[in-house]
Amino acid sequence: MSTGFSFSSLNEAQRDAVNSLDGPVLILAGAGTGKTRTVTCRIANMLQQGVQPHQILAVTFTNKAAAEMRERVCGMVSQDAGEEITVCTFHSLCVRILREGIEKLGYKKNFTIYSGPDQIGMIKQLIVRKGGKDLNVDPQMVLSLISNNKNAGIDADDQADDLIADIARAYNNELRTQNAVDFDDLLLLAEKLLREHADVREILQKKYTHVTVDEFQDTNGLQMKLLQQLVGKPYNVCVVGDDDQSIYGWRGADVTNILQFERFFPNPKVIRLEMNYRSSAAVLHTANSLIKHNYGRREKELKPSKDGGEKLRLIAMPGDEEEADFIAEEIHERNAVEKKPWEDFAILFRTNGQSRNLERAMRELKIPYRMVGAQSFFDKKEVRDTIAYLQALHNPLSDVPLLRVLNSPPRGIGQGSTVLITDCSRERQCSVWEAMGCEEVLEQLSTKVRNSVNAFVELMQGYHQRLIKKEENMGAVFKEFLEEIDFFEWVKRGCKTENEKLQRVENVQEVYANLSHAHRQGKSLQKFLDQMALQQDKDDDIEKQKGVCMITLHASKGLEFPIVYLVGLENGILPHKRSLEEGTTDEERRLLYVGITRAQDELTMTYCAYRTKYGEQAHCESSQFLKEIDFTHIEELDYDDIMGAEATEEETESFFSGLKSFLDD
DNA sequence: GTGTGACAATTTTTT
DNA sequence: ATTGTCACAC
Repeated sequence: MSTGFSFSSLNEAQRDAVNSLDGPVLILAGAGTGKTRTVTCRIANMLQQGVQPHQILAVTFTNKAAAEMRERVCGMVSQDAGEEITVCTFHSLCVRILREGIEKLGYKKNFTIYSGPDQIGMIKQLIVRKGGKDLNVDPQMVLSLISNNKNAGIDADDQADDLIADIARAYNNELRTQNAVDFDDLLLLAEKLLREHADVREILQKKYTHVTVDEFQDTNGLQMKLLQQLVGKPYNVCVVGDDDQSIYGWRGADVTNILQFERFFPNPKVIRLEMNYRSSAAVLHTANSLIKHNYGRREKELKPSKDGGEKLRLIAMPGDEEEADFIAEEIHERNAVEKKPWEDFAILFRTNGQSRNLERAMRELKIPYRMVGAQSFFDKKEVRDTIAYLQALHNPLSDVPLLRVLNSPPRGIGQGSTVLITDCSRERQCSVWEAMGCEEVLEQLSTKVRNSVNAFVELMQGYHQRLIKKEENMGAVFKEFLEEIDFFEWVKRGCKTENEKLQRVENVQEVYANLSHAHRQGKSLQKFLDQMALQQDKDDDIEKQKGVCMITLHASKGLEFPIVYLVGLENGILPHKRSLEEGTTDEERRLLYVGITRAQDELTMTYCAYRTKYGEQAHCESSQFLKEIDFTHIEELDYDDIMGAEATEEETESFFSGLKSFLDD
């Protein structure tokens, strides 16, 4: 095979994957088996074999993964070719498809994308409208139900005739009349568009001759359907994933996509990447011994590329405080004595609640640490308000952003007037914005409120025109707008400290700085808002931060650390109590498997006899998974024994130093 | 429209 | 223990 590339550093299975470009391919890539490298080499090989870069599509789950893959590909092929390859998430691919062809489905091209908080807000309203306020319905639960149904392909009209289904229907109608779509709709409508419109489908199938899907174990039913529409004969589709690392079943990921891939694309070539370049033999042996207790998996075994390794430790702790203190002290000492950098250590836990104690222990010893889960930039109220203003300015027909900004800052359109206007809009089957421009609606308002509404409409219209025209810099125009409505004063109100004020203003400034930047790149407001909606990026990348990494098992997937502590291996925590009730312990087992395989050299697992839970001390028993693991490479220890041994050591030391000083005298 | 206090809920999280 | 939500009062 003369590829012209040097793929000599690849192992046999990897090379097989790189060279298998025709027909369906399933790459089962175990943890730490060089998956990304294989996929990027495979794409480089496509180019080498004469596939044009614009014919290549690589789909990932997160923006971060997409950016990373593009970077890796660009580093391997010419920059220009790399830029031309489509590397994006499922959702951004769908936005692209829909911005072209959504009119065929009866939507207007400038549809608005509603994100999580927007959806919750809408559902809250609907619950009140449908059932009164004393109704005990959790909006989040309704939303998950709606989402699950959409992803499972269940039409809201076909659902049972209960209240929830009624709310679901109303929710969809509401989106529809507002010319808005939610994240699930992006997939749903794109799939529908391709399925029902052969012309669109053929264009895309011809355009993308080679399709790759990463993290395939995380795909749901709808994404699978979309993929089937997207890929035409001869089905040059390559999916990459690991069923053993499928840990997102609770949010709709369907592991059967990978388990029964041949059902969707016949006779795929199945390639197993099993040579692990990350972990010691001891770690891999332990991980393998655990995961084989899952049924119905694609059999595979991680093979070590290096021999031996340190024994793993399993330590029984008296309580969660001792657990945290012990780990903090040990990390502190190893950093001081062995000069191990903080970044070598990671502490993995099942629930975010477990981090509190750990954080306390780290702070006490002044150990620098990094954590995910901090409030994301996009969750901050002032940022959401700012973006809502932009959405409303771009497309005032979308009710959710419009209502969000209607009276913030307060401009004399109170709750009563808002309810009146929204009721009118519903009666007349029009948007809130249209209702506000309607004489019959305005008549019902007091003169004072009417003036406020008129002023608001005029204000929005004026800036809408200026932003759409593209003559001026959008960032500058928007800044002017914010100043005109005294937005900054309003944002600063309610802050306790000067620092907080400054922070909030900076957050808002960042939005229009980004907007200016987008403008200079020639991007439309539409494009900017799409990006904002789809890039709910955390502004802090865990891998770029310094310090000991403290992270949930879920968030740890894809990362690796020389020294790992896996805490709280107790029934009720791992496996989680809820998973025991719901019978999803398989996924919890995979979660533990993911945790173990994060470790490169050393792994310490701990469990407690007692743990403070919701302010109460609760007795704990060790995780049932520990009974499944092979202990050949595990050393079992007890907190008291370790501390006892250390204490004796100290005593011995002080005895000798005492003796020494005695003799010195 | 904003501040206060009682009250419940409490796995994992991306787009 | 902590966090957020909701009703009510100002």
